[in-house]
Amino acid sequence: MRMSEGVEWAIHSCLNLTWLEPGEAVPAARLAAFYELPAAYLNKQLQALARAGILASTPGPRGGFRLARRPEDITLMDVVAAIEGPEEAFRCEEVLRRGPGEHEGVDYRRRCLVSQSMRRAELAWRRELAGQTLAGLRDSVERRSPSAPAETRAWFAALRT
Amino acid sequence: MRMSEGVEWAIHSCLNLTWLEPGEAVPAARLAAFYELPAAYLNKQLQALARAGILASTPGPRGGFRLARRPEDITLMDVVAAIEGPEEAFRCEEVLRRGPGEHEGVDYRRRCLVSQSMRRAELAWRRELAGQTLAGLRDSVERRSPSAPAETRAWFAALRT
DNA sequence: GCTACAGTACTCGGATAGATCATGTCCGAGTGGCCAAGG
DNA sequence: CCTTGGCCACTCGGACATGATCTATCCGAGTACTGTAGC
Repeated sequence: MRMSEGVEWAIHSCLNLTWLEPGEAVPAARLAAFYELPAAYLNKQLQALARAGILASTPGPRGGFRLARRPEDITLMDVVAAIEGPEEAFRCEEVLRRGPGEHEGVDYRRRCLVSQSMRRAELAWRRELAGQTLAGLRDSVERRSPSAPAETRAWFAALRT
Repeated sequence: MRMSEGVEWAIHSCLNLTWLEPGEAVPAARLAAFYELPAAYLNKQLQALARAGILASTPGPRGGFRLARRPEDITLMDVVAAIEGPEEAFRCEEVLRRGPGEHEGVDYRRRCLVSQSMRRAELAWRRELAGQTLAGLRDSVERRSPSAPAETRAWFAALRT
């Protein structure tokens, strides 16, 4: 069970976008350069975020990606779900159905106690992620490094490097 | 992020093993037949459980697998870790290290707030899994289906089917 | 000087290869049981 | 009848194919800017 590398990139990139002027768009290539990431592949992840309604994209010169809604309304769960997909990590394949006994019309995804336990654990994980917003994360970073917003904004404003 | 199919098989198989006579071993093929699973592949998963010290294995006739310790001392976390490996789902690759700024001797796996948030969520998941023992699960099943232990034991005792 | 227009550079978006891991299968090493032969 | 030795069947364990998914890359469609020509 390995989470995609793109999740880390996506969260950090979204965080950087929170520090830009409202309405300002940044090309994927520039976001990638910030962390020296492969541009085309990061672009792919950003597309997924755009499809999920987290980012908004504009093509052409002066185009790029920007947050589609307020950082207060974007949770880590949203970002993870956009990259990894909405399905759960533990997939109950209902092995009980193939075991001995009667199985007519029984939904083992709900009835099976093993499935319930696994689901409960995963729910705790999701709840924790859903409790963290991009705004909260941004504020925490700013408390630790008050210069981060200005520095990041300056870096993206600069033409090179 | 998809969990291995083997996790579901492993938990159900361990559960079945809790209902056997103490010290009685069951071949992988027989455990697989219970849920109509591919025997050789289930065998592979059971080997992982044996390496993790959850099951004990004996080769030769009358051999097979049995629980290596009491069901009270086996958690779902143990089983999942045995199959999926001990590493975390979210791997912090420390992208911050490649970003602008100073990075000498900084452990971003601990310092990065993104990494911390993801880690906290995953910890909630692990804690939930670690709170569920095989014994607890077994008792829940027995409360719902009091005949389960006897039926399961009888099925494994029967020579065919 | 102002406007219209064509060319150009830039960006996303999806389609296309390669690498890595999960899935599934197979055969060999070792062990215990069984059977027969001998005492 | 009891013991002993060899044979055989059974089981795990790891090595070997196969397929799906993650990773990485490339090129085309569309857009906004820019520079120029005409009025």
